[in-house]
Amino acid sequence: MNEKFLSPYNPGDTEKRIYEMWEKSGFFNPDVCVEKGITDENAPAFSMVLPPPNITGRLHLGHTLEHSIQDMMVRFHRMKGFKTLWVPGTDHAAIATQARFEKDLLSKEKKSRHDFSREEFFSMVHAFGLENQKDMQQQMRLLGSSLDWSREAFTLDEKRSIAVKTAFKQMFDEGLIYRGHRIVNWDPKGQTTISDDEIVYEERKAKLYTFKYSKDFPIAISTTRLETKVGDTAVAVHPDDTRYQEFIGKTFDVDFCGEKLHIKIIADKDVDMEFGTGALGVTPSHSMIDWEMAERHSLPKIQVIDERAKMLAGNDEIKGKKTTEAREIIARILAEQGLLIKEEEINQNVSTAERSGGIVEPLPKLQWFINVNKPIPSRGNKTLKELMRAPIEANETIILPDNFQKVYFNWIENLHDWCVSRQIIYGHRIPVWYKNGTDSKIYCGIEAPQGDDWAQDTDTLDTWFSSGLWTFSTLGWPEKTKDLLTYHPTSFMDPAYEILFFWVARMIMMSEYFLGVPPFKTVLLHGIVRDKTGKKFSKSLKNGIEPEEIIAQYGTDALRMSMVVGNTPGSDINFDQQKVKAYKNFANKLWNIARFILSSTEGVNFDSSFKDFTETDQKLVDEEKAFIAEITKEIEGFKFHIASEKIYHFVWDTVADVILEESKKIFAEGDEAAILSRKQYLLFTLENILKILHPFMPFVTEEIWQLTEHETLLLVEKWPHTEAQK
RNA sequence: GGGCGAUUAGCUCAGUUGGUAGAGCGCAACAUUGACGUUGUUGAUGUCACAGGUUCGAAUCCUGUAUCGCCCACCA
Repeated sequence: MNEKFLSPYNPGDTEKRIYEMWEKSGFFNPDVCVEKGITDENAPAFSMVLPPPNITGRLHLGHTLEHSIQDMMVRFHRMKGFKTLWVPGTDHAAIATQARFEKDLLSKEKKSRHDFSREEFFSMVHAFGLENQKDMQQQMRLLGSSLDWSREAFTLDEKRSIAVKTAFKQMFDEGLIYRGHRIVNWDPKGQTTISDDEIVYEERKAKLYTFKYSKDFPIAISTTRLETKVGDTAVAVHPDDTRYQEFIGKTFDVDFCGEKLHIKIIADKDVDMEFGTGALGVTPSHSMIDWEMAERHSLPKIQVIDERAKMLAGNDEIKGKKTTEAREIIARILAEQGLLIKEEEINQNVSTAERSGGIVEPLPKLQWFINVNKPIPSRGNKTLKELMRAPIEANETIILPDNFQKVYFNWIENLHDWCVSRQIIYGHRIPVWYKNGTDSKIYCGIEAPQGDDWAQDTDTLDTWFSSGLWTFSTLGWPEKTKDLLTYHPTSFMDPAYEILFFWVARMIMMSEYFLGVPPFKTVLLHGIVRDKTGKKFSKSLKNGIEPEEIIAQYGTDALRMSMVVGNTPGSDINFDQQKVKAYKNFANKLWNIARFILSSTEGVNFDSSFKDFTETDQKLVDEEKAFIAEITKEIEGFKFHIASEKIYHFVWDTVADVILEESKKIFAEGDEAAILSRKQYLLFTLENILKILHPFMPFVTEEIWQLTEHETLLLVEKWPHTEAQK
């Protein structure tokens, strides 16, 4: 027996060495497995692509959960004989990375993006991101993830860039991508549009003003945003509101803070009769709802606020002021003129930009959109919305836990056209060129058009555009590569439920549209890793824990087990070091089980064809096979939290506490045949528990495997047979 | 306002088709120099939120109530 067993298991000494051994073997790459005869060439494929982490920073505990589950699946299927591929990668994360970089730039060098040329700024952000990327690649190795590094991808590398441009062009040519002057969420702080999904609402106190535009105006209205009222073109009331019937359809001219407004009284059922005076001042250019009303009633749309949230209209005092300042000026003017009727405090949900924290200003702008409601001839006249529903409805893609299917459909119901252009620098630039810098002639293509007078669109694409292509752009699309044919649709995807809409939905949209198949067969959503008391990890709370700290203290195997056991899919998990510690003890328990079995069977070799078991031992063999069949089924049914817990109890409560204890007695008192039978049984059991634990605790199991003088790697051993008799 | 969940031991949570309540941690007592003290044995603690219903039988299925949480939309 190896002397190593005389001291407790030390993950720190082991894990790095083991990972290097695996990586060197090349077996993370399914092609090598086939080449070396480990995997049958015609074996079914099992494929996954890693949800690419953002290169904004480093991996956190949430990522370790993701990796634990995914690597478990990959190792399980590799051992089951599948042609198994797990593609690694990272996400450039456009706005998130740029915002993070700009924040540092401002605090460290007191500079902004405007101090650099576009090219300079891009390469600075890129360099920052690539540093993080390098860190994360090492972190993934630390987690033991058996990723095929030879296929590593990045959402902004050259191959993915071609995929993005190809995708954009195809959607453009089919009229699914259009440019439109529409109201969008403008972030005045970040100076870019953002999607609906990038908005976070914050509850704040606000003043609700009730006032009249002028003395002669018949209806009082209420608003929190007085400054926008210089852009009003209508007052809307509910069609059934008896108070205002006589005014509907009439137009009034008023002088309001230096602007001559023509206010039409319209009836619209979106107006809430109960709120304020029951009448709503319609500001088409600066409110989503008002814009829609203006469309319905063909109202003029006047922009009165600019991209820096400053006033474009109003009297001399108002024009050029910030919106918040203008609001107070107008309140004062109204009070002076006796037009201000009421001022009250209310709670209001303010839209803020997730990344910059700026207050979102709805503005009409020329942007690029993806039409989700347009029938697509090449797809049987289905719309993108319908394509997103299709694979779920047809059970070609299973979302687990299944209550998230309802959430998914509910989201699609409310989906609007997707604004994909961003006014930031870090990202995929929109592959559209304008002749002579005007819109009169435009060109969309993979390469720039011939001639000098073409200027490329300065906007970049929403980061989710490139990540939407991820399952197939990583496999070589738009080329029809062997990988694409072999591994797509992918088998399994394991993202956090937080990105069901952002990402999962977009991947389904893109894959269904471009390939006519779903991106994956099963998507298992996991929850958020929170701190011990259930709070979200955040910088402001300073409750963050580095995965490295935990790994240094307890080992990767222990961390992985703690992430999997008892963690029900879709529900959040509170991270408690006590639990990690318990699995560190478990790794050591396993270590000592191996030590006992090896020391008490010295001189006996494991014989897989051994038949002369005693009746007792044969029963144990049968029970063990039944147990393995059971947990295999649990894993195949995505019940990892149950499978891992059962294995834990089998190893500790059954093998260690019962079987080993009984064995001591047999070795002391039994006859020769019984002793030999028991020794064979113990070796049989050791092999089995190492194998079934390997997907969950890869390092300690591989280390023991190596110390038992195997020539092979446990990594590519076959999962124990459960049907066929050994 | 729309949607989705949760409520089980002191704490954190499991409980797959309905069949006498489970784990980890914690707690108590005892044991032990030979696989492991990162141990073993034994033990205590639950009206499974509440109220009805279905059933021979409900933590589990149905209805309602309460409390908590999350997502989406959003009050001008």
